[in-house]
Amino acid sequence: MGRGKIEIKKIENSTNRQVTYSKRRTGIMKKANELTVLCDAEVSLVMFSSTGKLSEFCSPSTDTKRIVDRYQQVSGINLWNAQYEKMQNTLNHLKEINHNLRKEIRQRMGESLDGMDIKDLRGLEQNLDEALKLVRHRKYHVITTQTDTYKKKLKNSQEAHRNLLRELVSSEMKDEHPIYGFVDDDPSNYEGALALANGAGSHLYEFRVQPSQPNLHGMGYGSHDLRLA
Amino acid sequence: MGRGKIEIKKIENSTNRQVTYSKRRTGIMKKANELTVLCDAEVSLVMFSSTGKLSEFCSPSTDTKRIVDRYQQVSGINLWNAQYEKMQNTLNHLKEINHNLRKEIRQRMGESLDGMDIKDLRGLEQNLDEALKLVRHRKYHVITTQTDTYKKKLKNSQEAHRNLLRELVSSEMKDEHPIYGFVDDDPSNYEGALALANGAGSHLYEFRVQPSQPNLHGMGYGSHDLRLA
DNA sequence: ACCTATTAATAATC
DNA sequence: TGATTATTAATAGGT
Repeated sequence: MGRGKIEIKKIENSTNRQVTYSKRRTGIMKKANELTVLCDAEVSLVMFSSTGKLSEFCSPSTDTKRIVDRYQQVSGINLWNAQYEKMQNTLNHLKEINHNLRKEIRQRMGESLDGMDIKDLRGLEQNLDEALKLVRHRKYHVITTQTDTYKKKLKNSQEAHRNLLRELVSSEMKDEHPIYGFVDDDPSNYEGALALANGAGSHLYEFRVQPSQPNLHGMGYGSHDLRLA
Repeated sequence: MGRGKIEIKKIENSTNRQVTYSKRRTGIMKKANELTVLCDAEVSLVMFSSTGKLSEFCSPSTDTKRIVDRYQQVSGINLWNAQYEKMQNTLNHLKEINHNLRKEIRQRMGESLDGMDIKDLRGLEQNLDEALKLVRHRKYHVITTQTDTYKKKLKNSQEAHRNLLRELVSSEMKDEHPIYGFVDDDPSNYEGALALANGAGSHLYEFRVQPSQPNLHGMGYGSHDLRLA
């Protein structure tokens, strides 16, 4: 139907091909729509041009998703199987890895050792031993760092306190007022402060340091919950 | 195109509708095929008649599944959202758990300790300490068990050997043949065997035990591969 | 994009 | 369904 008959084979001229695609695409979509209306049918028409452009027609009474769902139901062909199975495999793989990781952790906690031979046990023992050393080093490092920080803070505080006392004394002498009115009823406070200021009490902080942050990584040791997922 | 023009609206006569559906269905499928061939396009055409009958056309170069996959990719419309998202969530959840498990293992190996405060470090240290004790106990248990087994085997062997010697001697005496012809040229073999039989060599086995099984759980300590998945 | 000669599709009928 | 055919619809090639 045109100014001449054409053979049904690929149009080699790219421009012509595009033009024909455009014309025939409208034609077939019109046909699809007419089929829908005239015959009360449900039609899904999906086209990709040779350049990859997507065109789509779908009966107004439905949508592509429902057509595809129905297609699978009626034809028995499951279009998602491949994707689904792929994901399922990934999922199972991850689960298995999880299981192995959990087992390793349990072994690193001294549990589930039944299946291990002497070679494994020796390796694990050595590994734990080294880890323990590393953790102890780290702990001491953190403790000393924090202790140093507290010492510095204390020194600053001590310095500030001395300055205050000095100013107070000089102010007392200038105004010829007695010092006692400014001293706390309980003398122990003052003495304690002096002791701290002299550095004698600094060691008290070493084992009193409190972490100010909650457990950010969500893992507690000794009561670890292995039931996740 | 026909013996008269028709209005594009639902054909009420059921038979006529069916006939028209049949004719136009072939027509549109031919068009789809021509589009495929002439324009090098990919076409998927799915039709359901008003009676629910499925008809399908698909470019020979591909199949409906691939068209649908591509349709989803290009259009961004997920035709299987529910399933997909659910799995994706599970997958991400598992990945996160995996990540945490790996982190815990690294910490249990003395690595990645930077984010841990003193409380955490103390807990970990204590935990590792206890684990180490458990592993050592287990190791000693396995070693002693295996050693006992070897001792018993040795005892049995020794017993058997003695019996053989006894029988040999009595047989020698009966036949009045000299014993020397049956003794190995190298006397060290026999002496070694006697030494072992007396229990003097049993401790040699303690640290020579070889595991007979490969690493079944697939985990080596000290060179653990954390790149899994 | 539009035009139109020509082919292709198909409605009515058997 | 299948074949026939008058008629309309689609479109190839040109502008």
